[in-house]
Amino acid sequence: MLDIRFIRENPDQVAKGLSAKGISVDIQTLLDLDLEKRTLLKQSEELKAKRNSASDNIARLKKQGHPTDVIIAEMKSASQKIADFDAKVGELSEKIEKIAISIPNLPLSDVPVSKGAEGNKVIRTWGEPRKFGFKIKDHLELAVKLGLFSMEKGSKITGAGFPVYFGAGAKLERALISFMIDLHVKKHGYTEVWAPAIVNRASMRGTGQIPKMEEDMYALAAGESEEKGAYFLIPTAEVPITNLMRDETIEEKDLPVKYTGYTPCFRKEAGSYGKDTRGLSRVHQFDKVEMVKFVKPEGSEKELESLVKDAEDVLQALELPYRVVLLGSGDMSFAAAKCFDLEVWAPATEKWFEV
RNA sequence: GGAGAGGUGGCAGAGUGGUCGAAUGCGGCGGUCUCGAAAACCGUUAUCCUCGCAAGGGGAUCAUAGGUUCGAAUCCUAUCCUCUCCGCCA
Repeated sequence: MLDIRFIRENPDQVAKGLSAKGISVDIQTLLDLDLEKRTLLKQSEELKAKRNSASDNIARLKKQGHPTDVIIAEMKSASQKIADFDAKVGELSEKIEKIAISIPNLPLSDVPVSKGAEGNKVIRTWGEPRKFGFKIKDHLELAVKLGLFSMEKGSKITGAGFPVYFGAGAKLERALISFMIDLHVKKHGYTEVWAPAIVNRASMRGTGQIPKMEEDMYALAAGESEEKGAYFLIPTAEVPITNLMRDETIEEKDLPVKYTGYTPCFRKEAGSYGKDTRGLSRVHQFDKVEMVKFVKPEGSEKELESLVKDAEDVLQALELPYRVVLLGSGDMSFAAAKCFDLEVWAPATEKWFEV
């Protein structure tokens, strides 16, 4: 969530960013509520200042054996007024929070402004797409033939979109996870994290999945008699790993903090049926090795670029032709200020495929 | 699931209704001493919000949320978390 102070001081910049992301939020109402809240807060605090000094007085007078009835009666009514003020302030805070949480991160200035994916820009390409002198099988056909994984078995034990890997397929999945983590740890200096795949609501808000993506996540109850929505299956390791630092201050000398970690990822993918759903293209549970860096704001863009390079290293080592795409503002996620996608050439479909 | 103990500043740890944002120690920072360092000594050292150009003022914060009270770290209620023991454990 953006700092309300930042919004207060840079309303035009926020409005501009919002429109670039194609999201509309009533900033003026937000600012009005914020001003109203601060005005009331000031009045409440003035009363509290009076009450605090009166309290000291009462203590002193009592010690000296003087009567305190009058001043206590006065303070009683002052306390009632304070309670009224604070109740109003509380209401306003809730309204403000509700609006503020729906404001996405703002795109950086070098992000192309676009409505959707049409603004995406290919930055660079690596490797040569392989040519085959015969009609090639796609990954699903290959997998079936080689017994690498089964969608049917997954449907049976869970439901559609939950692949089960067997033999070399299972080993490949496990090996890729180890390979990526080891590469990031040994070569790129990340610290390995093994985190829970279930997180609480505060974490989902922390990385901005809530409110916008709540419908796309698997919600769980925290206890037997509890309601669903206290816990969630994570859609990406970004959630647990980034939230490790939520509400904390990191010493500047400790920066950058670099984490990499594997987790399973769970996504309902509601409403996306029929679109690139063949085989493993879009499933409800998949495995991912994530990279997260906590860095100083000043060097943030450079750090992002080096992170992208670290990720590219994986594809290069695997000799997979890929391209780096800078997303346009309209195609970026809620929490992103700038985003690069890595897309691998998929020979069977002859398309670039986001990995 | 049951029983108990506990959650206070960067850390350890006092504080059980009133000048308590909080003793003391450690750590950090500055200084004295020293060629330099250590030791010793002296001083200093929480965060957030808000008003202010600033100096500075005010408010909030002792796990969290409520409550009692003129006044709460301190009393009451609920919740969360940590630790110890017992039980259960596909």
